[in-house]
Parts: sequence; C-alpha cells; structure tokens
Amino acid sequence: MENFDTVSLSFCGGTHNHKNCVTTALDEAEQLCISRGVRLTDARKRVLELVWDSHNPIGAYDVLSKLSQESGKTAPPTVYRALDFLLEQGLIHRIESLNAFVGCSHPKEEHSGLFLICKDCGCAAEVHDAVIDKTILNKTDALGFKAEQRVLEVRGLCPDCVA
Amino acid sequence: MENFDTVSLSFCGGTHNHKNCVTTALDEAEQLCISRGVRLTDARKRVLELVWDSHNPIGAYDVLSKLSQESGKTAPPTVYRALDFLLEQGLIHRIESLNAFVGCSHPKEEHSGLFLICKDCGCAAEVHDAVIDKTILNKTDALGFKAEQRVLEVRGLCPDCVA
DNA sequence: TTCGTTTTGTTATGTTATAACATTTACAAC
DNA sequence: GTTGTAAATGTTATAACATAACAAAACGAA
Ligand SMILES: [Zn+2]
Ligand SMILES: [Zn+2]
Ligand SMILES: [Zn+2]
Ligand SMILES: [Zn+2]
Repeated sequence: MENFDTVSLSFCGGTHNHKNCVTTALDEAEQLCISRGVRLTDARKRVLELVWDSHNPIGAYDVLSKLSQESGKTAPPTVYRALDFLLEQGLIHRIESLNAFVGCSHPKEEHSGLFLICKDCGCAAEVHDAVIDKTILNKTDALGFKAEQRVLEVRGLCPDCVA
Repeated sequence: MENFDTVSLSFCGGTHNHKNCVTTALDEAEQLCISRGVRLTDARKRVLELVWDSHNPIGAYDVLSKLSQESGKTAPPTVYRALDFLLEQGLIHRIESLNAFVGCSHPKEEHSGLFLICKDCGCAAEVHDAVIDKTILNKTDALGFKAEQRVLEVRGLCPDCVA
C-alpha cells in the first residue's frame, strides 16, 4: 500500500489541486465498478462526486439538498441507497462520530483507515498504518475476540489549524 | 492502570454477578462526584443505573422508555442532559457506531478505551492498552496532528459467541 | 420481445438529538 | 428564615438522521 505519510493531511491546507482528487476518484470508481461487474449509475456517480466535493465529511442530508437543487425534489432513500452502494464498494467511508461520509482515496484494496478529523476546519484525513492495524489485531486476538470491522477516528487539530 | 486482560470480556458470558458491577459503579460514581464537587442527582444516578443495567450499550430512547415506565411521562432532554453529565464526568462512554451508551468500568482516570462490540450478543467490552494508545499517538504526532479525542470500536464476535 | 432482476421513485414513518423558554430546586449570603 | 443566584429539571416543539414498504421504470439476458 502507498505510503500515506508522504501525502497525508496535505489536503487540509487547500494548497492542492482538488480537481485532480475528484477526477482520480471518479476514474478509479468507474474502473473498479467495471472490473467488479457492478453498475456505477448516474445517480451513484453524482453522489460520489458530491461527497468528493471537499475533503470534509458531508452529511446525507447535505448531499440530498445539493441533489435537490440540481435535479428537483429528491427523497432521502435516493441518497441513502447511493451512499450504501458506495460504502459497499469501498468508494466512500462513513465517519461514525459525525454521521457523515467522505471519499476514499485508495479504494482498490480493502482497508480500515484511521481518520484524523480537524475540529477547526472540519477536514478528515484518511491515514493507514500497518503497525496500528497489527497492534489492535494483536490485542483483540489475545482476548479471543474475532474482529470484523473497525472504527478509528481521532478528533483534534490538523497541522494547518494548529499552527 | 489495572490490567484489563485479566478481567476483560469475562462479563460477556453472564457468568459474573452483575449486581456487583452495578453497586461498584454507583458507589464509585458517588465518591467521584463528591470529590469533584458536582452533584449526582437522583435523575442522573437513575440514568447511570439504567445504563449499567447490562453490559450492552443502551440507546437514549431505551433509557427514556424505562424512565417513563417508572416515573411517568419523561421527555428526551431529561435523558440527554443526564447522559451528557455522565459523559462529562467520565462515568459512561458513548459508542459512536451504535448511537448508544455503556457504563465506564474505571471512571477514576481519564482514558480513551477500545470497545469490543459483539455482533451476536451485543455486549461491549472496554479494553485498555498502552501500546495501542502509544502507537496511535505516535502516528498522529508524526503527522503534526494534535489529537484530542479518540474513537476506537471493533465489531466482531466475543469469545462466548465465537465458540 | 419477454421475463426476471436491479434500480429508482414515492410516501410515510421511525429513530436520534437539540433549541428555547418556563419552572423548580439547591445552596449560600444576609 | 428570607432572599438572591445558579444549577437542575420540566415542557413544548422541532431539527437531524435513517429506513420500511410498495410502485414504477430501466436494464440486460434469453
Ligand atoms: Zn483534494
Ligand atoms: Zn479509504
Ligand atoms: Zn456486570
Ligand atoms: Zn471507560
């Protein structure tokens, strides 16, 4: 897996070209869905695009209102269905402590990320660390607990906001 | 801090005397609140007791309905205020992935636990591990992120249910 | 084209949480 | 013990998040 140390959190600053993030994410999503034989329909693609609108997690109802603005009246199930699909395909992540969703920056492999959420600017950086994964798994194994999913979210101040 | 390896998860089995858990938790809560100069009122104490009714996280509205049964009509703010107080005092924890609350088994010291949540029986074991804490903190520090709160929840099967 | 499956539309409702303001209670100062 | 003040609770309403149930449309294989 890519070393995220080198890129992580850089996006909080707003110094990057975010259009690249969106384009890359959508392209990868297209490819992945084709390779998996699942359909990235217009509705799903549009929701993915809206989630990728920024690196800040977005709530389902915020997606809904944007969708309603551009497409006329839209109902919650439309959004939740698309979000569920994107979650299943690993194209987005749910941030449990915010009831919100954020694009996954490397959806090709299954993973549980560590999310660093800035209290100030609201950005959420997805980080990966094999040592963390291993440490937690060691612990659960030692206790005889069969781990299946993991939620790891840290709230605080990102480097840009702490400065 | 106590070594939780020796006791953790034992409570999932139902083999323990849970009245001891409740009594201990309430006694400790009383003492802590006195020493901190905050008031563990009847309402707050009763909510704490209801949360401690089992080791399974309980939703605010489940607390509410139990409260309504015994005290007549009760409104959500009553419950949420008590829960907020108990959270502030570290007497309970919120399980983000369940929107539910569970008693803290060692409220004397500030801590972020690791919660092992069984998909089958619903129990949530609070575990502590200095290595995990350190590993995560190392990572956030290395990234220049100032960590303040942490959510770490693992879903899976507890030893009793995996067997 | 036809059939079965997947996706979307639509309506209604369930679940979780808070805002705003009135009332009561606790407690210390006088 | 009255009074002032702050903390806690009561009450009403509503916001925010999520799903159930069923109908209609789109898709894709036979
Ligand atoms: Zn970006
Ligand atoms: Zn990811
Ligand atoms: Zn117990
Ligand atoms: Zn605890």
